Amino acid sequence: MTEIPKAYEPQSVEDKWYDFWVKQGCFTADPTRVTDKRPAYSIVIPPPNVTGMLHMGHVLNNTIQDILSRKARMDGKEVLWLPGTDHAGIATQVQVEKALKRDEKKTKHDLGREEFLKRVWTWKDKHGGIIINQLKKLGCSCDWTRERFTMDPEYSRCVQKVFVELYKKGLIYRGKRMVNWCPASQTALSDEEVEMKPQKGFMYHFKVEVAEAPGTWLTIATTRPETIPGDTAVAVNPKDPRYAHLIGQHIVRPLPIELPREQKLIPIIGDAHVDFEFGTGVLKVTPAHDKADFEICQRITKWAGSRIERTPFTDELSFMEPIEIMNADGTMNDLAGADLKGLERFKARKVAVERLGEQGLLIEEKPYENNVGFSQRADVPIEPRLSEQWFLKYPSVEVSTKCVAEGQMKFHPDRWAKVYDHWLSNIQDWCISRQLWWGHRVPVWYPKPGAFTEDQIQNLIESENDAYQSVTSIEEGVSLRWVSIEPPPDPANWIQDPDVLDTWFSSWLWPFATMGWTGDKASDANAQTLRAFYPTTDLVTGPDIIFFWVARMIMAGYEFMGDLPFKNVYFTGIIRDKQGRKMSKTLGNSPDPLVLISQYGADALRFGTMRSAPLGQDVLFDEKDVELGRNFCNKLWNACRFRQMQGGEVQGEMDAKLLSSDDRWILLRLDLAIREVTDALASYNFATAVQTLYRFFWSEYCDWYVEASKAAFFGQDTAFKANKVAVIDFVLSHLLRMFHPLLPFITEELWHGMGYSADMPEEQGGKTIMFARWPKPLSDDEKEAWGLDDTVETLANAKSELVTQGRNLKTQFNIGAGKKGKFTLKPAGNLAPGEAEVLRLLLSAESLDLDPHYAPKKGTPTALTKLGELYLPLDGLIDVDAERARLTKDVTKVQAEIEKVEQKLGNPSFAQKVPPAVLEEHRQRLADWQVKLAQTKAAIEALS
RNA sequence: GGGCGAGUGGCGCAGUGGUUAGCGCAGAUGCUUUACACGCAUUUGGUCGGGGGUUCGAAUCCCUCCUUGCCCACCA
Repeated sequence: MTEIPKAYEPQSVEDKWYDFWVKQGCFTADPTRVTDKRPAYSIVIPPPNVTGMLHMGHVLNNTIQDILSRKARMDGKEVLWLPGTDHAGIATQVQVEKALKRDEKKTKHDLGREEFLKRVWTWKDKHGGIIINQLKKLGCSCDWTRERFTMDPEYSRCVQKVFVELYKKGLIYRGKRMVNWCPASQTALSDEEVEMKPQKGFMYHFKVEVAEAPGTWLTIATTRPETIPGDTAVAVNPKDPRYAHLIGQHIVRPLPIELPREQKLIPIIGDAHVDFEFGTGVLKVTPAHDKADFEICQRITKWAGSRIERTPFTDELSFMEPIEIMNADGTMNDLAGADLKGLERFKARKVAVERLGEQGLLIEEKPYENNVGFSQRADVPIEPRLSEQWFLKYPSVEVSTKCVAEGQMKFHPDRWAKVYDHWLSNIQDWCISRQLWWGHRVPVWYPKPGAFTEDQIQNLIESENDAYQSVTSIEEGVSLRWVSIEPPPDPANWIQDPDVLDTWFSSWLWPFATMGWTGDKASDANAQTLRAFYPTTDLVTGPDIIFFWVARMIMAGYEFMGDLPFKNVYFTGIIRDKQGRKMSKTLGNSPDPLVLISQYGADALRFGTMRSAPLGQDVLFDEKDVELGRNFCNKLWNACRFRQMQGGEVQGEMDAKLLSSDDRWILLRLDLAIREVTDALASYNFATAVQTLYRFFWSEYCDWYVEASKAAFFGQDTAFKANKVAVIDFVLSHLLRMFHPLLPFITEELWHGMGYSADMPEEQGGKTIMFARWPKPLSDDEKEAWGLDDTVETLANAKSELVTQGRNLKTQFNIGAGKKGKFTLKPAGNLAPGEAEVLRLLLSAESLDLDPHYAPKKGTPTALTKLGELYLPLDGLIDVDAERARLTKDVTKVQAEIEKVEQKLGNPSFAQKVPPAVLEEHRQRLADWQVKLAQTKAAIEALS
């Protein structure tokens, strides 16, 4: 046992033990150790962005994972917590582009694709380690020997393999669709990457003339007048009596102005989705720039095709062809007309409105708020755009839905299961291609123009090599593709698809692609890690990526592993500041965890975060919580110092004969704490576990038990003292272990400092609390041997009542908290030997006399307790009126309680219907209150 | 428009039918008590969002309304 300093200094402790753990291989998972008796426990980390910095969300998330991992190790499991990072396509590319612009005034095009990618890799090597080191500072017990990156060569192979496989299953296809286009990043986005935000703008009403009926005007409402040049029709509801008769006629599109009138005639069509309540009931249809409009055109085309003889505008189906009037960067192109051409889209809106006004067509312009889709990353409004992209029809949807609905996989809290289910039953195909450079390149090659003759193409398609894939789509103009993780044998004849895959198209493979999966059945069967640790046990993540990541991992798990990827998903809350605002860089309300760690210690940060993180609720984070965590660690430190000051070696056996009532009580409370904490952790109720530990350690152990124990240590009985130390060692060694998953550093330091490590069986190459066994509740035998029965609690309550009331008297009569005050107790029964001294100490009193025949002077302050009447004689200082007032207040309170209970008992149906135990309890309660009332009244009588 | 949460003392939260509704922070008062002032003791704050119902008994179950947060949805 080494002496420990007065205040806990985390800085000198944390790095030391982290290095120790890593050097001893404590975090390293070994699949060969997994047996029935030593089951596997695994978590894969939600990979942070490779260039990211640790923020409070990571702290919450990874502390939880660390608690789960460390607890599992203490339960004797073989634990794999697999770490790694994500290449984060757009985010990383944007960062590097920004740096390039800032430092060299260049764009990525100035460098070219190859050179630019080199720069990204350099950037990654420079910044990629930061967040990993930050996780180490937090104490995360990840198996760093298995760190993975989504762009590792093996991982990239998995991504391509999956693409090829899904392609061959017919689930991946290329097509020209309406996609969410980000004009800033100039790439397509998935639906999940679009965030709807209310935007203040204007609703414009303008009128158009019906060509067949000059003088008849229709009014159209729109928020996007700049897209008028792209209108190919106007739609009305066929049931709308105002307009139905006009279907089949035409209107004159007002823009572009310079086009001749006959080129601007567009049909009036009917579509049931037009809401005649909304706006004017007339909808402009812009199929190239609005998803709903595109769909209307598809419906109309189909309808017209099937009912050709009844369609008045059969020959005008060409009007259903979308007109693209915008460039990829969000500026207007030639088709938008001379006035708008070259203008940025919002500038074009203004100009379009001006032109309408000049023609006398603008009727109204009123402020209007509507939802606009924004690119989540670039934070600019997305543009619905027709473009050719790769799409995925989600695989294994049915089984993925079932596994959560039927409970093979559990969500915590389970309400997220509904959200998951709802999304899954409404999913659209996933746009997986991105027009970026940083990412996994689509493993598809197209023949260069003229590289092959028709016959050659035919031969290749019919050849054994199934990398040659025929293409049936006519519009593409390509009849052959090479789809494989290997480039074609004659690369000179081919061009690889320039697009890369959505980052999530790699992340969704994370649970198995990190464990040596190759997609080859024979070699996967030999992959020890995969066999031992897949499916993983728990996944800990935020509900904000339930669609992006969780749902997709489940589908990939079933599709490629034939099994679910994890058995439990714990959804954390979102970290907010103490005012409930989301943490963000712009608000500047996001504290740097590393600063907090250096100020307060990693354990303090973990404690503060977890204490305020109830199951499934958002976490309102306040730096005060971390301060509290630091105070807590210091308290723990000093509780151990107190034990050390009593001296002696670590005590083993407790002698049941020497246990005091306080010893028995603290052992019972320990037992309760073990059960509560174990249950709380098993059900992912981390805040409950922390609160229970807090209560047990601080209130019960320190504030009560340790204070009471001083009576023994100040006394002379050495055997009794030694036994007291044994109890303390027993409690502290259990306590430290229960705290370890939450507070790894300080518990390890104390485990050694206190000498408890000496009891540890040697394994894993070093003695560490990490592999100490999680405490078990006391057995019935132990409870019997130590006399832990019901009387223990009853006596403790009575003592607590006496001490609290005695302290109260001291405060009220200004005796002060120091070793002052002379009490006299008129005991109600026999007190155990030494009990009076314990009580004196807890009262911080100069003395506590026992006198069964005590006759107090009039007006002596009194506390009436189950253990007897406690008096605080005050020489000449008695204020009879004050004491009377105090006691009278008590009487009022007690009478109110008696009234309540009597009312209940007086209800005839109460006695009939209530369980006997409850009835008995109420009767007892009434009796107790009545005794108290009589005593208090007697005390008042005695005053006069 | 649909779905899911939340409303308990100044603040943050526990408490899902049965004692006098708990805890932490903040506040007040007193204490250099010999583990810890990053501490100790005492103490002030609550008709549990409103209304109705079920029950012997409701913060807790049901209905309804109000407030608030989040997610989903092509209303131009």
